Amino acid sequence: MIRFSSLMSSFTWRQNGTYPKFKISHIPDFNATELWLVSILQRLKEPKLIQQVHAHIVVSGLFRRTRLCNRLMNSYASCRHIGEINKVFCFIEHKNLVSWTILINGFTKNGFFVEAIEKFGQMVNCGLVPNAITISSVLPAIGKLRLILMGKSLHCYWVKQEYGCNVFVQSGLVHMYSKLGCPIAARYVFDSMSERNAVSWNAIIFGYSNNGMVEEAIGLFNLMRRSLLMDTFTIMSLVSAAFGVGDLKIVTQIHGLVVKSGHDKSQPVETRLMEMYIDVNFVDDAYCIFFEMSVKDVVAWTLMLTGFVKSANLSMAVEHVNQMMATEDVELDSVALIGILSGCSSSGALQQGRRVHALVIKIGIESDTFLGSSIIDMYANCAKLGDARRFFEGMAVKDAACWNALIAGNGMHGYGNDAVHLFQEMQDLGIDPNESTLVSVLSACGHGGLVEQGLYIFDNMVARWNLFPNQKHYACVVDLLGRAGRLNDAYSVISNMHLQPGVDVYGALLGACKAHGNIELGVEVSQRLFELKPEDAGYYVLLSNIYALSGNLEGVKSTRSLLRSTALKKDPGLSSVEINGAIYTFMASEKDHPLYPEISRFLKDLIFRIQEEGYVPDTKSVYQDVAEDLKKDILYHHSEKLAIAFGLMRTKPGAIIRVTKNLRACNDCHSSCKYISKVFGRALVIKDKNRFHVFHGGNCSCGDYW
DNA sequence: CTAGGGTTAG
Repeated sequence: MIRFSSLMSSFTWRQNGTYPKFKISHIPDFNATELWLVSILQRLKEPKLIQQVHAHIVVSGLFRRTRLCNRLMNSYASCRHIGEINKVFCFIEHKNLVSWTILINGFTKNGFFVEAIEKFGQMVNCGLVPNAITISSVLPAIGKLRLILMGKSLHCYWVKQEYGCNVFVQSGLVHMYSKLGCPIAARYVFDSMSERNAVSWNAIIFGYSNNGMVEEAIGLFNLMRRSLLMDTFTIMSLVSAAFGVGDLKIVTQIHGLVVKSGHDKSQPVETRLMEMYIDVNFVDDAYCIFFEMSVKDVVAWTLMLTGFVKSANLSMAVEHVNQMMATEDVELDSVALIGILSGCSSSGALQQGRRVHALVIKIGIESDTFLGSSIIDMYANCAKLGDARRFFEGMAVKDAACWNALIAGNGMHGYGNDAVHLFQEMQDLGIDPNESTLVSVLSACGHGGLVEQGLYIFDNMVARWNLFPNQKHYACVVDLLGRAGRLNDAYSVISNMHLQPGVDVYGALLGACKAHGNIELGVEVSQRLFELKPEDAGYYVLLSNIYALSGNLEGVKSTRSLLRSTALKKDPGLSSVEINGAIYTFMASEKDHPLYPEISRFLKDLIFRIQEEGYVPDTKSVYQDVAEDLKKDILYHHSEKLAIAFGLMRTKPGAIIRVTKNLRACNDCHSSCKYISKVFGRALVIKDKNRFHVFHGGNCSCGDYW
């Protein structure tokens, strides 16, 4: 990244810029040829033909003609040959404002934002005064790179120059401020415009949508459609307004407006609508749109996949991936592959993940660090830490994300020391840890029981790494202290937070209250959680468990009635197991599952066998208010037990059973796994929401502490 | 020579 402050100071604006003088060649033929070539270039689209003309210009010495070269750059720009544009530009002896502008515009159009801004600075230093066109060309780069100071300074410059109103520049400014998170400034510019077109309106609507101001966005949209014709860009801006609000009413209202506008069949709009539904977890609605799309490109496929992954619909995700790979005109790019890997990672689909890894090698893009970090993450989440490590070591270039993935992987397996060691190693190699690195390493300390190490790192975040702790960091350190039984210390960390403590933080403390049977604090903390996230049933369940463990039946009863009286959403517990490359997902007591009768019979036998070894069902962890027998039945049909039973049924003796669960493992499942590993002589690798549990010969790697 | 849109790890 460039240093913006130094770039800023290198700008010296010239009030009366002077243009370099042109040397005009006096050979008459040149003029005729030049005119001829200019007219030819205007019509050329084919890169090969442009290159021929380019060669001709170089050979004939016409490259001294600025106008011709400008035209040549423009032709290259239209077929996106950015390298060639740059080459021509360097060749031009007398670069004028137009040459610079075409170059800068070529950079922004092709995503080279840093280069665009650098060239803009160089141009100004050469004494050229940017005009409206130059400024319009550089504004998008400033917005994309979020250079707020530079954006303001350019705005100032524009006003000082007294160029007056220019719809291009002002729309560009509105859009830039919208991207920079300054909707008020965007509105200020918008209001000062004497002429506005659809682009200006779209920019201000985008400004409100992009900054969470839904009502304003819809209001302006309604104002706009009275006076102007809207286009797909307007619709795109409008749909963005639904993001992050999580309000179904707004979502449906906006979808309605889109359909009414008649733009609902444009592919980008369809894609964005899908994204909107996925955002509020209405994956079925997203699938309806996807299904109806006449042309499904790789973006739509990838987005649909992330929807399945996000909603933990993992067998659908795997099925979707298979279809995606089998569809010929969908070319898997790195983004799609990352989506697939993330699906494999969260479902523990190792065989599928290996296929993707092989595909990455075949396509020849394994040097992509973004992709690489996903591969590391996939292996680590499929309990193949060694493979993760091996891949990591083979990478030529590793960025912070690659290190983070490996550190997090070690943490999940409980290898706190290794995680801290990697953390040190990355710094020795000069790679700066970022916020996520600290989350991974603190969480690793928690799972590895490295309390003092973790506290030391946490205390030095600002001084050593210039990182300010966010909610996640606090949650990690509360978890760390909570696990160690230091509930008071955890509480005082929360009291001294410089942020408003959120659900992650209180959730971590509540978990600790459960582990250490602290009812009093548990009640207080859950009260906060009910206020912060009243619709989440998980906290009611946890509180009820705390009461149950300490034998407080009154408390259990009152929590239960709270649970029933509120309209609550409980994330269903889902466990998946991979067998021969297929993912099987189970939900607790899912009686209409086609395999249920078979598995249920097997489970009955399994429970009998582990009871002989000493297993006692822990009915206290059942929060439903039912008879004891039914409680046992509920326990025996927890999703992880179904998945484990199915794994035992379908794999050869001695094979490791790997199960992935989306929530935390319950006490009863944890203890029964220990017995299963002993009785069946099998290693069980269970990944729950936070970490791996490796069961072997009656013991668990987490030391019964999670 | 000019401005605006969709997917991605931790």
